[in-house]
Amino acid sequence: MARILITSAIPYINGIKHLGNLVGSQLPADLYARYQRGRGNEVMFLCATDEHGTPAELAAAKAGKPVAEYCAEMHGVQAEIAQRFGLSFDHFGRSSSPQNHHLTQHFAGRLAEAGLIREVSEKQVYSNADGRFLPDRYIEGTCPNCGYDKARGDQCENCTKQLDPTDLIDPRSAVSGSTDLEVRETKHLYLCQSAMKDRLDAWIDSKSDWPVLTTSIAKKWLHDGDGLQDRGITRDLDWGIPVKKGDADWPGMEGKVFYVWFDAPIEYIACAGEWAEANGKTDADWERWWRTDKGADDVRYVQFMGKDNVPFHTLSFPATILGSGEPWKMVDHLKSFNYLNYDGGQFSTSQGRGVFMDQALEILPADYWRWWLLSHAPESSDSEFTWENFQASVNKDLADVLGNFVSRITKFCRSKFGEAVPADGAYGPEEEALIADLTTRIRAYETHMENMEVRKSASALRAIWAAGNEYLQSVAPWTTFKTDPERAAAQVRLGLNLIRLYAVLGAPFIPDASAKMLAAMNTLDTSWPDDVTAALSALPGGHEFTVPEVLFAKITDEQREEWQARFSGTRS
RNA sequence: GGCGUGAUAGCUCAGCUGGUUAGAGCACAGCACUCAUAAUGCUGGGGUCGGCGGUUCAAGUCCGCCUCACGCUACCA
Repeated sequence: MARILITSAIPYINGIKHLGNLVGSQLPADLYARYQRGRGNEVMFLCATDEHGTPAELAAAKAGKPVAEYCAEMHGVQAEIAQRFGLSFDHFGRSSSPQNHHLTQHFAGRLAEAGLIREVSEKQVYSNADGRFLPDRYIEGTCPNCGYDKARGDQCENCTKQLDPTDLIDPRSAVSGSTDLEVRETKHLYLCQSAMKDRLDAWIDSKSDWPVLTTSIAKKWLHDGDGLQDRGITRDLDWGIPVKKGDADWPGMEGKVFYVWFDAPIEYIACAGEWAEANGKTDADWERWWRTDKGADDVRYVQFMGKDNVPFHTLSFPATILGSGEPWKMVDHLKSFNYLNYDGGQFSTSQGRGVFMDQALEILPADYWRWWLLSHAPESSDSEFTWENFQASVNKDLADVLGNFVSRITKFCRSKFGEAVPADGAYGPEEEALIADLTTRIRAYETHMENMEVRKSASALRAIWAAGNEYLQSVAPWTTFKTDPERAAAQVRLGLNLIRLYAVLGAPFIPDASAKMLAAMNTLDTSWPDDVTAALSALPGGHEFTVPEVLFAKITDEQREEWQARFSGTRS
């Protein structure tokens, strides 16, 4: 039995994520986790909320709540929606956890001992009215290049020119609008990534099976211009992990916190500690997933994320781990995704454009979304969500091909043989041919799933469903029944067993429908079909079942038009 | 500006190290079936593979230039 550690990029705490966020990280990670569990492997699937940073502080202030309270609430909201989407995390943690505080400070201490952290004095804009330092992006003013009056301190959105906050004419705080700004000297810690460039380069080179998207982004950061640059890992904020060297204070760093991009990936590890605490486990129980000296040497670790997260996972986080000199488990495979677009534009959290996770569940069950998103996952390039495509795909694949298959075979059996698996007759050449065909298809499905080729997996699964319809169409039990009821009985028995098989194979994609199928077939047998012949005899003659409700109702044109209109604007 | 990714049938996409008449699903047309959510199955039409040039016996696949789209560009996270 293999042991597989899976992490999804951790979503930022603010607000509810849209379908574009979901499809690039949590959903494919869940698909893989469910599949590996289904194969009988030991899986640890971790995700968390990323809670620190300026946006969380500002959102909490806007909501009139202490930031810790705001984050706790939002974590609860995200956890509840994730659960309803069927995201099967072993633990959904928080980057603000005590475990992450401890571990982040520990890593910083190790890196300092290794001489990989240096202090840098720099000038930053401080807003007296807001009582805080402002990140470049939170300073607005007039662009010296084009005169646009809402240029941000890092870049002018109008003319795209790169800016420095001090370039802005009439700068003001984007938080309060105050112009009472001053430049202050402040000291920060930098992680010496440049010193580790060769080690990182060699490490990336050893990953020949990673997606081009992943390695090309990493290589670009390593070699572009002057090569990999050192990166600031502290900020002048209140909300975050206090800067410490392990348990010891860090002289000169009082009142500062670690930058979210330093502590967020460490939460992948800390999350396992949270899992242990929440489940009454010991340190050894989580360390066997993360410490190669404590049992994790046989673990395969896979990360899932959108392309915007790749640099941090291929460079900054590995630099942290390598630099610590400790035997932490490093990622074996990094699966990255492009973006999903929405009706000709981008999904946008800040503009409220597109469909958000809570809204999606208001209009349709999770399986509809899971199926469409996964079968259209933006693997090789950006892909596009349109309501027409969504309606057509879901109706055809889920309602017509799969749902109707379940319906036709169970109803036919009920009317001719009653609600129990018919016992008469034996499987003949047609059934042998189907089993051979299914065996080939199932092995292909497994290969695609192992390789995390999401679209190909979906396509293979669909073909397996279609094979059931092809079989029924060709043996036509409704005709056979008139002349040879025993033969028809065997055909129906096979059809009913196919439902159980489809439930097992399809569970990673559509867990709720799979559960309904198993319940209707009155079985708890979810064993993987390593032997298809055996799998198609799992439900023996005489085994009682029930005809399930319609598994997937079709999306009507009226519904589609209504949703299209409802989600055409921005979220209020 | 720099770097990266992509452009293949009406739509969404496969096409690994170049090799017979370029594939799938959807949509469309015809036929079959009638157990089923008017579902299913079979057959078929449809593409000068973004443009131009080059390498080669042979290019969707390699090289160069161009056009278009998207992304990243290190203090948003």
